[in-house]
Amino acid sequence: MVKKFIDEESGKVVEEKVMNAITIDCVIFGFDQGKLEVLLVEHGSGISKGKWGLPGGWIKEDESIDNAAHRVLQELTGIEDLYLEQLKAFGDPKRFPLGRVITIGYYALIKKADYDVKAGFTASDAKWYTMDQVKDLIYDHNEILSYSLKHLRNRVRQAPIGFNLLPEKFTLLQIMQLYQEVLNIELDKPNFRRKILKMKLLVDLKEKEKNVSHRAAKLYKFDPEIYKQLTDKGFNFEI
Amino acid sequence: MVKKFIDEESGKVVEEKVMNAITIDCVIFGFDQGKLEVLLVEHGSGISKGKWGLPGGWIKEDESIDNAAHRVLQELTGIEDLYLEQLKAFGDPKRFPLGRVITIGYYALIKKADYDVKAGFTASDAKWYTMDQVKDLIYDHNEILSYSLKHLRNRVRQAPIGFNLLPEKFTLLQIMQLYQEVLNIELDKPNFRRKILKMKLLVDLKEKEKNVSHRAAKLYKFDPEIYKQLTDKGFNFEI
DNA sequence: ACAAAAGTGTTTTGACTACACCCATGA
DNA sequence: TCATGGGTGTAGTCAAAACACTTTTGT
Repeated sequence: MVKKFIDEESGKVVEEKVMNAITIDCVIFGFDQGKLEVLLVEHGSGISKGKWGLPGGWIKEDESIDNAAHRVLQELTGIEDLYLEQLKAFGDPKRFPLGRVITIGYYALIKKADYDVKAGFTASDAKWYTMDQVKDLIYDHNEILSYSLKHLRNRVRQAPIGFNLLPEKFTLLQIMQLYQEVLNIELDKPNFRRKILKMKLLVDLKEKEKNVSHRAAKLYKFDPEIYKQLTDKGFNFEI
Repeated sequence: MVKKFIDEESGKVVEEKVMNAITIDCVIFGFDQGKLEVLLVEHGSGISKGKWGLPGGWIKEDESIDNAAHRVLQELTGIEDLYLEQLKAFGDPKRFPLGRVITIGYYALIKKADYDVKAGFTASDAKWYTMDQVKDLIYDHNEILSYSLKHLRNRVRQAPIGFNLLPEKFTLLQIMQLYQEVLNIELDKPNFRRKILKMKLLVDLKEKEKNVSHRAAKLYKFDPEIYKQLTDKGFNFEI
């Protein structure tokens, strides 16, 4: 199958061979004001015109699946550096109404705060939704989304990947709210503080919040060394 | 693409449409005499003749991916009832030398003891290998295998799925050896016993081992209710 | 002063560890 | 009677839970 692409260098439309009957779809998670959000796109043509769904695309003949996912995300958000992981393949014979198409699901975690400042997002028909705003999506995208949320909930308790949703500098409360939102639980502040600090993952930036109408909290960032260590061998966040 | 299949009812060869450029490959784990094993098949034709690899096959146009995996396993082992889970898709452009083929990896856990008694396995060129006997496999099958082992190690600590490798009736030591082998760790017997019994997952069968040259151990089976409960909501087996 | 969130301290409970020890059975 | 694994008991340690409390800052 031959599809048209926009070349990043020249901006021209080029034609490339892509794989037939296989696509990728990405769940892009963001975190803003204590709420977990997902980035959806509006379908502008075809039988699903006007409905919303996950961003996705085709896999080129000569690129890996991971690369295809990275490319799609880069084209949509302009962000190069994000956390991206394959979920699994979704292949119900009836999932796509116009023929047999298997899709490979991915999910990404982005620092929304960072992204907002930068360029990105020329696609006017892309929009952030909080999880409870998400209604009926195209094809099996609701299934992919709910699977990815389930997966995120598991992963977040085994590796410190959730922190990829936070800005570079953050407070302890922000982390706690993140965990509360993602896992849909209530946490005890004192105990949470102690637990997270004991992991040695956080570096005290010797800075404080500004312009808050309460005692300013210390700002932290991650120690990339410890982060890598904990991500590799896993940590136990049985909060 | 059209491929030949053997119809299960009539035994005749039928032709069916299958998906192009997508296959499935299955890692089948067994457990025997304290050792984790994997079932491999010898490739009898083509450029990989004589080499060993994971059992796999094509996906029919009208079947789900999970079904394809079940079918392949059923054809090979004769076992209907096994634990089967998708791993992920493997899609390096160069993974298959004769063209671009994406494969979807699965892993299965079977009760080898049960299987040995039953029929199954007409394929003469299928053989069990312990993990350290596995050498150079075709394509990227070593990668799929090592990924599945890593995945199994994670899963086994979060849900009681490892028990699918054990026979219907088993002793506490067998479970312990299973965990020791899969996770490659040493465990303390008294502590392990208490921990596993406290989970209430095991049912005392009021039976004992026979013909062992030491004190006979109690036999247990699983409580399917608790098993389901623990599998769904996860358990913490941070042994 | 008050609201709001930051941050500390303390008690209790219960799990996990390490290791000593006794029991049953076939060779 | 010895080897082998089955099975129980216990003291010490450490983490988690629950919750009372003090501190800082803007309005």
